Amino acid sequence: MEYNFRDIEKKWQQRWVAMQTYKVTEDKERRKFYVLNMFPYPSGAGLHVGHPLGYIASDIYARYKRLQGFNVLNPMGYDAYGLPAEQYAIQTGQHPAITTEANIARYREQLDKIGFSFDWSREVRTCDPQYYHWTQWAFQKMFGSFFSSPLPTSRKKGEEDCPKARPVEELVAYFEEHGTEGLEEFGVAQSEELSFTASEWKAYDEVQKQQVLMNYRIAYLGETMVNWCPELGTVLANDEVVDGVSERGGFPVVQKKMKQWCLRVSAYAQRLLDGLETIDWTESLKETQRNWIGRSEGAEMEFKVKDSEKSFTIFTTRADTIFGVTFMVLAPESELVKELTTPGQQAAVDEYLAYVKKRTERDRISDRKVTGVFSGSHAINPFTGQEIPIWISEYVLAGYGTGAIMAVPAHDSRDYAFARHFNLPIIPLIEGADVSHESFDAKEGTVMNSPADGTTALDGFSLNGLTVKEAITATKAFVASHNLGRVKVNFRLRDAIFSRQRYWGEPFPVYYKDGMPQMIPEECLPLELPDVDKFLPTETGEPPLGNARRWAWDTASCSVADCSTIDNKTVFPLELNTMPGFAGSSAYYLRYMDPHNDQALVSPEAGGYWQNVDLYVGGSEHATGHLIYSRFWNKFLFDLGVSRKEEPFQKLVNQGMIQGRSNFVYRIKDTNTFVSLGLKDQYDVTPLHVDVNIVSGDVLDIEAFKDWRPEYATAEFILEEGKYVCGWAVEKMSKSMFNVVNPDMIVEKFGADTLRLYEMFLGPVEQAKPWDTNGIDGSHRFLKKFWNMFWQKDAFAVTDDEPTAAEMKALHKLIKKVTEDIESFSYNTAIPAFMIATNELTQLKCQKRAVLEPIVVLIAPFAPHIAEELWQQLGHETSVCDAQWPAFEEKYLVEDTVKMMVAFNGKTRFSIDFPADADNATIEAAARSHELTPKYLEDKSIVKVIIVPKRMINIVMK
RNA sequence: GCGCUUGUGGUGGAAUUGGUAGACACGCCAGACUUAGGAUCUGGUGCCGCGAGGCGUGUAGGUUCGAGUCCUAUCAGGCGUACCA
Repeated sequence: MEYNFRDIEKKWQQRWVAMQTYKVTEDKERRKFYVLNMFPYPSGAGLHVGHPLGYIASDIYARYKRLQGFNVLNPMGYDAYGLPAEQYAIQTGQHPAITTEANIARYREQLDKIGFSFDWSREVRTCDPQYYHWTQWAFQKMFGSFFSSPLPTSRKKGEEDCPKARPVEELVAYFEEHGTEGLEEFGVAQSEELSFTASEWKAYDEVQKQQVLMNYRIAYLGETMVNWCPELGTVLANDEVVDGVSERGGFPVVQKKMKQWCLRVSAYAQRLLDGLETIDWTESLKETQRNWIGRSEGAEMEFKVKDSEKSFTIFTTRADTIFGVTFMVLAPESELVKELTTPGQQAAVDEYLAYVKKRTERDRISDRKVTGVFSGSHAINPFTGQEIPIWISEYVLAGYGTGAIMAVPAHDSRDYAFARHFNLPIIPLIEGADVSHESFDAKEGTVMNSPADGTTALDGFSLNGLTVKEAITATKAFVASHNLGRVKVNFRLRDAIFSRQRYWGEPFPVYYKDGMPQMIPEECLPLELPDVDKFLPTETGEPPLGNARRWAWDTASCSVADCSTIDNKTVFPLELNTMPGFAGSSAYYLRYMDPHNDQALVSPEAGGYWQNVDLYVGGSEHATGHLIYSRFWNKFLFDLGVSRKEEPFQKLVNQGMIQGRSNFVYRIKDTNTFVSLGLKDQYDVTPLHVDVNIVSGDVLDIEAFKDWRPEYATAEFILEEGKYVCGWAVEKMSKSMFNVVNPDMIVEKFGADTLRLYEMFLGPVEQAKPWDTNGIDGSHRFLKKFWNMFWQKDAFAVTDDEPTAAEMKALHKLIKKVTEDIESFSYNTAIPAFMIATNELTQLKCQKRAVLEPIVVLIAPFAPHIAEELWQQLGHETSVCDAQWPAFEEKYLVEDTVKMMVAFNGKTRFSIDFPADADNATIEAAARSHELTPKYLEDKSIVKVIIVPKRMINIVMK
């Protein structure tokens, strides 16, 4: 019987739909397992063979867990909001909803052909109002929350001291009683430090109160420096900017101050850091997140300004180098610049600020020049009273620490470069450190010059003779005891900017009254995205939503009203920005648990059952974007009691990217003649990409090539051995490289099971690897052999005979290997195990049910279609998905011999086999019997015999 | 610059974690069956050498009876990040 994969796969894919094989429900009797893939953005290009890699890997795991008796949730959906659909809409006028819908249909069709065990009844789309209802809802909750340890005014009995999100009402209650007095000891997250009394608070009007509260809300409207991309007409988050240009499109990005919605992610910095210790992610990914969060311990110190009442604060991790400070530096954007610039320097400073302003992010990265200007003012070193000039330079960032630093050129390379350029003094503070050519940045050595000879410091303070570590501690203690500053932890992690000046995204459920944002009542959610005529910003520069005709909030009727009546009714303008891409993808895993619930994001029952994601599979490119936002979002929902686990993704596997393998032809310059790879060096040639689909085994199909492009119809070729051999290179898989391989084609030619097997066989899941269709025959051949094991001519030939020991050994070797390999995600070595077992059993002519039936179950996660068909042929009426994973039994694998290494005179000489259950005497006899091997006769003085495994026996021979 | 990571045949990649390196597959070679083959089957295939044999896991050392695996130094590639004080 021939292996007719086309019929088999079609039959079972239809049957799975008809029988709802993969639909799951909460089942308290069974243990849950939640497998999740990062959901795709449905781009217009469709899937290429790289996309399904992670889906196949997780599908195998999901099917395996199910066969082990777990109730497995394995959902799929679409991250449907995004820039490409909108850019396409701007160019063509085609509504993004329509293109998105079409792209999703295409994706679904492609996915269905590969035979995944997704429960499609739980599909979510981020652009669906039923879905973004809960994105908007979460945003409103963030608006209504602040972050702190419990405040005494609302602390519940027995409440733990943990910092978390709390209702803003609790903060208001505190203000009513204390104002801001004593607030700092509760670790309240805030944009800036405010100070007012309880009575001042009570005297504020509503707008003023709202302005104050904005300083504490987790979702807040803030005036911040943003990454503005003029080409895209929108702001971008830090992770959306790569090398100073936009991730999408590669357009320049500049810094601009704008009023934007922000999420106070920074409040969660410590918890995001701590949480990493509890989850099973790769160390490198955790490290990437740790760097992104960027915790650094240091001190804030106050510096007075000479001849002035003014003072300012700096942040440093090297308080111990205070005696080496020779200048101060302010960030150009810092408020202090205005205050500290002297009239004499005003012109120079203005000129410098103008220069900085016109520099783009990209300029700053590409030419890292040393630039700066003297402010005219001097600061006073609080330890020595010495005067220090205050400079302004772009190498100090406004957004980190206090936007001002103390510069220690001897021990900081950036300060060093600055000091050299502007000829400022450099004072070495470490014994033996040579600072004539570069700074000494390491935190080691013995401190000197602190203070320098002849200088006295406040209270006779001295660090001389201490190690750097001791000096850091001593300085911090001194700073604290003399009230010169305070110990401070800073994070690099910034708040996320949450507004986008785009159309195709979640609308904010917000309207404006007296210039202050108000939340649309919860019962009126979702606030649906309106239709617009144009997708570009309006003429007046408002975001595209300004083009919507009916887009204002009518508080009387709780509905979106027509703008034209805005003056006659109590109608308020709505927020015109939309939410960024990560809004919809931050909590989608929770929604899969209960996707049709219109009362809650997720019901307590469903949330309580599924808890969190046990296995998350996706690309590592989301390390500092989605995977941070999502963890933040989940922690917030955890604080609300909506999410059950503080960490959303327990184990995470990064699938490696599948790269393209491009082929090249070589055209002789200024001709239409192409020369084969081996001969190209004899000519002056231009390499040109050629479609990999008309190349097989690097040999060009010349007729197909002539048909490929009209200009090649008359091409001539210089062949080697009658063939045209192409060159190749590993590149990104993309249309422009003509190296895209479409999974549909592979499925059509070889079948879904072959594709699944081959993708896993290609190499470790985590590793990046190039796609090469050539090897696929091997996987396909294996499936044919596997199929043939069950047949004799055209008859199904499985018997009920008793298996032999050798057959059982082959089976149990396979069970062991496959189970271990799935557990450790080593699918690429599990598949050879199937090949070996198949060869062994074919040679043994084994067609026994007791052996073959368990093997069908073993292969079911990898090649579900063929497994279903054989399972049915074996006489089962239920799906192979409901079978039981075979148990491995050690007794079938016991080896009868063990290898022994014999070593003497300091060298391993030879190895022999001996019975596995042999005692030492038998082993010694075996060794002695080899003593007379003529080859070794000259080495009479045997020193020892080493046995593997794990036994060493010394035998003296002569 | 910093952090992470990987170096094994012509290619993708194995190696029970210190025990006869190169499993499995592609490719290549030979043979069989074919009118034909980008079909199927069988055998071979790390390198050098006719051979005995020698050499081989980026490079150089070290530990060990024994090293792809452990240690030290060094080189090369990939990914991430970027003036974070």
